[in-house]
Amino acid sequence: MSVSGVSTVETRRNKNEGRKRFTDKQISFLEYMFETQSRPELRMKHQVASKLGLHPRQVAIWFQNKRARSKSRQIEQEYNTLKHDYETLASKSESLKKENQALLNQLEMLRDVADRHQENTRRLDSTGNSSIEESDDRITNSPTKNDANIMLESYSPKISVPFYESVAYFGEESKFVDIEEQLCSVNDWEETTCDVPKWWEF
Amino acid sequence: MSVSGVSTVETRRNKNEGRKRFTDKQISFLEYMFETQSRPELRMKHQVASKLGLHPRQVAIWFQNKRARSKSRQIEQEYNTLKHDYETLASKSESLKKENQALLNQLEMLRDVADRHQENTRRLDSTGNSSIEESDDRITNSPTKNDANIMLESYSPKISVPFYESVAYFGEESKFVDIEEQLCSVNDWEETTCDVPKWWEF
DNA sequence: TTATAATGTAATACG
DNA sequence: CGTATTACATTATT
Repeated sequence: MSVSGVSTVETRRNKNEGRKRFTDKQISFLEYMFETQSRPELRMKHQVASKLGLHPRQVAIWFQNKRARSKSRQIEQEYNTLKHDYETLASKSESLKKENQALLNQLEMLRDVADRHQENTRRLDSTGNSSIEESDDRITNSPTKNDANIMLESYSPKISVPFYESVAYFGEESKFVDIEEQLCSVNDWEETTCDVPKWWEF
Repeated sequence: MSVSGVSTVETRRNKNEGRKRFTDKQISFLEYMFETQSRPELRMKHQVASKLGLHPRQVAIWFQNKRARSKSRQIEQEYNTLKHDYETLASKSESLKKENQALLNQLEMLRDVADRHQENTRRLDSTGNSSIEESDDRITNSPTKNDANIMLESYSPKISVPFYESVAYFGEESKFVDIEEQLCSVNDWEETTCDVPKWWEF
């Protein structure tokens, strides 16, 4: 019989010839049972088998394959869900990017206008009052007539530059940006703006 | 080598049929052929079959199954890639959100300080010159001493509000936000900011 | 060791 | 051919 000990030579029974597709009735009932219990007991398998005119072995195998297929479809579902989420997030990110750029433009405009305003103020000051007060206004809480000037002078070098740098990391359509770099840039930026004395707290 | 004899399998089918799994040699060669051509011609299948001592039918089926498995693994790969991309994008979006909020804070601070500055200016003006010039400075390109005031007055109602609204849509960790809503908000915002006369273009 | 989940493979049926 | 399905086998796990 088994010439080589490895081969399970049940050649007679091993025929795949008796393979037929199950009838719709059989499959319907199997599906129904699967929804109730995806892992039936041995007793249940026998009952289902005799009810459908199948071998218990066939029923067991059908459930095994069914579970496998179910898992495959589940993965496919997860893929579609994830794909949808990705597109949503991409749109969201795109909006944020545009908004971000607009805000940067706003700040730049503000700075430019303030610079010109400052020039005029200086020009006017020079004609009348030439004393440039480096007074104690910074540590008081009451605003003075030079608030805008002080604010915008320190704003330009300390705040604006880090912002431009951090934004520079998100260029165009770079789908594969190193995540480490991003976190670093964010952390650096947070340190710069949060751990440094803020210009608006005089 | 060329055992082109057709009859090798004829009479002794039983022995050949008992072996379900192909030998490693057979599989190795099949894999090699698959890398060269995943969909071989009929002639090629016959050649491979005779070379490996298999039925052409078996070779054809092997290639079919191989293609199916290959596709499954490919889908799984795409899933992993997409997952990685999603995480990257999520981090990116998170950074943008923080940066965005920071920029909004900056603008708010600027506005607050400018308001106080404006109050002081008015207080000083009232003592000397009480005429508020709505002059033609807006259409000229040369800045005047009131640039900052004009700018910040119009900034508050026209620009700031839409920005806050659009940001409000991206709250917390809402992974399942309706994409339509977002696109709508973005479009609304773009219309508001792009199709309306900009405050810095006097 | 038995049982089975998980995975792979060969073959079949159908569109 | 591509896809789904049937049946079986192998491996790992408990």
